[in-house]
Amino acid sequence: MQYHFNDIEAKWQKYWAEHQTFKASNHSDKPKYYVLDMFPYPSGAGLHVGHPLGYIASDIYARYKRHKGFNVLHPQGYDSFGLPAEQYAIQTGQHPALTTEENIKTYRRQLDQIGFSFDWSREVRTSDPSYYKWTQWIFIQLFESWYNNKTNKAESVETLKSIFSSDGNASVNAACDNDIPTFSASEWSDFSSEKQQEILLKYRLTYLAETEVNWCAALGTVLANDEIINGVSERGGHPVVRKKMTQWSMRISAYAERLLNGIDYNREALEWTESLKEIQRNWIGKSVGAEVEFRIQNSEFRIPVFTTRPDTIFGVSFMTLAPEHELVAEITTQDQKNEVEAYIEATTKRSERDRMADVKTISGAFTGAYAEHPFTKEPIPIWIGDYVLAGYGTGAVMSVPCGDQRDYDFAKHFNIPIPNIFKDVDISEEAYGSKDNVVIANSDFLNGLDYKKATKKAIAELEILGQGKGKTNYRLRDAVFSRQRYWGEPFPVYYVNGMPQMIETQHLPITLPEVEKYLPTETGEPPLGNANVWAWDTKQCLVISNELIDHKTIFPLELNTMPGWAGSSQYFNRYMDSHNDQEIFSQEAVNYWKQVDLYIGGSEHATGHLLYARFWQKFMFDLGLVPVDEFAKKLINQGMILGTSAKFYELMPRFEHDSKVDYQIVIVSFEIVKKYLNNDNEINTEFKKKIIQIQFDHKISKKVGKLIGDGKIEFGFMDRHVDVSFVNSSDELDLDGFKKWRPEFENAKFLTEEDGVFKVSREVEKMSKSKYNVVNPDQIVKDYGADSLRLYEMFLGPLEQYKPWNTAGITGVHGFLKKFWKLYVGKNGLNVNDTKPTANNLKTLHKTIKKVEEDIENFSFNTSVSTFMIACNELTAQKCTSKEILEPLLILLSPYAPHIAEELWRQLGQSESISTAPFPKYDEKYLVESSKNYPISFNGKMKFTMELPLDLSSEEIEKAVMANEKTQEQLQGRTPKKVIIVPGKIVNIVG
RNA sequence: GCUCAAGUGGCGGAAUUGGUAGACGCGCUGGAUUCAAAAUCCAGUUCUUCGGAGUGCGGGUUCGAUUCCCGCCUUGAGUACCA
Repeated sequence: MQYHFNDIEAKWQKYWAEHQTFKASNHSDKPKYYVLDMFPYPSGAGLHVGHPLGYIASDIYARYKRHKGFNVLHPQGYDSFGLPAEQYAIQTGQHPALTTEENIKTYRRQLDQIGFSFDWSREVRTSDPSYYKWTQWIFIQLFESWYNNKTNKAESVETLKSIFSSDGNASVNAACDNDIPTFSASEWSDFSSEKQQEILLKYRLTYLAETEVNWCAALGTVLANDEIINGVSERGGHPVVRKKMTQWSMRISAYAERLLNGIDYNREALEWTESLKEIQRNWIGKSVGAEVEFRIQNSEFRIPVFTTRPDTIFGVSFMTLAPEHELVAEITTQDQKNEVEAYIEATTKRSERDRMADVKTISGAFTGAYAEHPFTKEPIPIWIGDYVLAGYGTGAVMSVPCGDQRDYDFAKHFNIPIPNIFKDVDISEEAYGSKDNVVIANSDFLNGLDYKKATKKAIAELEILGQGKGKTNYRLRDAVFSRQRYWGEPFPVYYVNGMPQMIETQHLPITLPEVEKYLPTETGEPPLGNANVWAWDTKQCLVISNELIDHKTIFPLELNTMPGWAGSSQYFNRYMDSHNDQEIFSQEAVNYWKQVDLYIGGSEHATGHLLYARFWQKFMFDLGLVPVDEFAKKLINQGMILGTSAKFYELMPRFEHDSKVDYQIVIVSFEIVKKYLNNDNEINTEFKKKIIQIQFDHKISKKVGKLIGDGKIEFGFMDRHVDVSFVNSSDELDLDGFKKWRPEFENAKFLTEEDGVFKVSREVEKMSKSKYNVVNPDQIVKDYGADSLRLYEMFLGPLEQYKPWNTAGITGVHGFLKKFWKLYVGKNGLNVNDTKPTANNLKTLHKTIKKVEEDIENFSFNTSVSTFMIACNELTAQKCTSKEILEPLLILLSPYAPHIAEELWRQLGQSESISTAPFPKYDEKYLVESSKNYPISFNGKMKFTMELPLDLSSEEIEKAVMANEKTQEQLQGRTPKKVIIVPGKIVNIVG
């Protein structure tokens, strides 16, 4: 019987689905284990071979844990709201609900054929109202909460109100906006309802505020900081500008310290890779220093600055404000007004990207105003400059040119004095920015102190003056939560007199309304503005027609939707009890599953999803909803599988005069490109002549040939992607296929070497449709089977590493599966019987058990594939037919190649699925050898090996080795200085 | 610039309480089988001037270093006027 993998795989996939083999129960005597994948965006392109890598790894671990006797939860779902899903819908001109549904079908089919052990009964979709009901619910919980810095947790806004009514806000220490005036209890009760709401909004964990946001006109929406890379949008690479807009924000900054503590002080709670922790650490960006308040001369205004170097306060020679700083207009003198306004005008025009691009250009303007040094009372000129960011610290800095290179450059540029406050340090060329080896000088009471002592002393003196205090600043900004898009969760919010009101939770979900035009707009009007039925009736508690809005009982609803990360910040808990329509999840379920034990996904989510999810989890922990404040105990980042792109080279003319000149298209083999391109990437003259000839030969382009000859046209090579399916393993291009694919090159001249072989160049890069290097798993499954695909993806290399895909190599693991099948099934049926296993059989089995178990525990899935191959080869060579060996071997293979394992398991007469069979235990006694080939080396160089019993003592080994005639031959009568013996390992004779 | 990770055959990679470097697979070479091909099986495959040399480069510790230490180089990732 042959190994018919397609039949076997279809058979068992059907069986597992019908028998709900992998359905997890919330009640079990077994210990629990929760294995989770980052759920996919169901994009239109479907899966490529890179996508399942993490899913295969988690599936191996989940199946292994079942064999080990755990009650395993291994769910899957779809992150179906958000920008990618909507962009695809826009591109294809269909409604996102339809494309999403179709894409999910494709994904499900592709996932099913790989044989994952998902519990699909718990599936969630973030775009499903029964799911986003709870996303809206959490939003309301955040709105009804504030962060109490005294208790260091989120508390109900009700407690805040009662504090205000009894004591006012002076005693409150909250994470909140910094523009809140102090008020007493009686003032609070005298405030109007609107005023009270306005103040409370500044304390809430999700709040509405006018802030500087990242506006992306091309996507028609605002973006959070983590959605911007190098000044352009992560999705599509569109330009992003700063803009003031009224938006919902999440007060994640309140949790900055706890998010950091989770990384650094509670290492056991968060078994994440150091590099990922590092990314989050940098993103949170804690810096410890002081806030110093500067008085403005002849004015009531005071400007606070944040500094990490209060020890250098006597080195201040000027102050710099961000151009957007709110006091700029107030303090600028009449004389300087024009200059300052012109400068502000010029800086706001520049996009974020331009600003980042020329960091080196120094620009600024003098406001004409002076601040007063807190200690010396000397006047300090106040400048504005765009090297100071409005969004960090207080948007103002005390400039110490001798200790900070940027201040130094600014001072040099504008001829501002650079006082030196460091003892014996030369600052004539550059600033001295180091905190080490400094002694402060010319600084009154700080003279002679080092950085640490001076910092402490400076803060103490500032506190006495009442002009400063120690302060910690975080780079982490509050996260903008509104998107001017259609395909997202609607906010459960309506507006009364401009103040946001929450819809009561029993009326959730507020479902996404139908709109005719769901396209985003460049001006930022949300598409929900087009909805006809989008008003809240407070009496009937219903969403009704906009025409009925009367601002008495019927009010307008929020038009923005939530960002992509809203739905992914709590889904891992929802899986625990995904059908519950009374609660987000029952306490019973969450106290059983607690948290994700193993989470697998890409590291690109380090500053987005993985940070926001930790934030929500901590918030839910404060509310007493979850028992653990970190949602994922162990996290593994699978590396990306890269594609091997192929490129061809087109000769591109660079016309100087007449751009409409017709010419012969020339496509050049990579061999020729290499040959005729000089070091400066220019085509050499020999090749140029060839091109002229080609153009002359072609009747329509004689003119071009002449122009090249006259030096009026230059040519260069342009590399372009070609679909990898037209290229063979020797990098040769199939020209007929290529011409059919790209008809515009039908009449092109293909220039090759004499052999006529057209070669392409290769490049390893991210798999993507636009690079034509995508490999589809469907074809692989069809040709080699899911088990081969699973084994090969693991065999490619370490899970966490980036690695290129190469389909050719799959024959190796596929060949192994065929051999493995042959070990069990011969031409005349089953090869397995009740023969007693030999010592060698047992040795092979037990060392395989040991290795595979260790590999899985260490996530070294690549090496255990090799282990299986070795075991298979050994047992084949041993002609092993013993059931006692071959049956447990199937359980070892089952997590990796579940279909073939299940099939052979049943053929051996088992009636139950292999998936719950207990993992075999290895016995050391079969692994112990009685003798070993000792390498005998002289001065560290291996000379020969010698077989010795393993139970010999060091002295006995030495005796035996010295008596050996080969040893004597090497020694040539000399006596060795020393003999080093490591029992069981090596003998080294030194002398 | 700063932070982190990594550099081993033609390729993917294996080996670390310091102990025979190159497991396993791809590719390649030769052979068997076949009318032929595919498939399958067997043998070989780090380089070499056959003395040796060899885990990015240069040092160090050690009887012994891919593994530990110091200094460089290269690549990748994160971040970027963060005061």
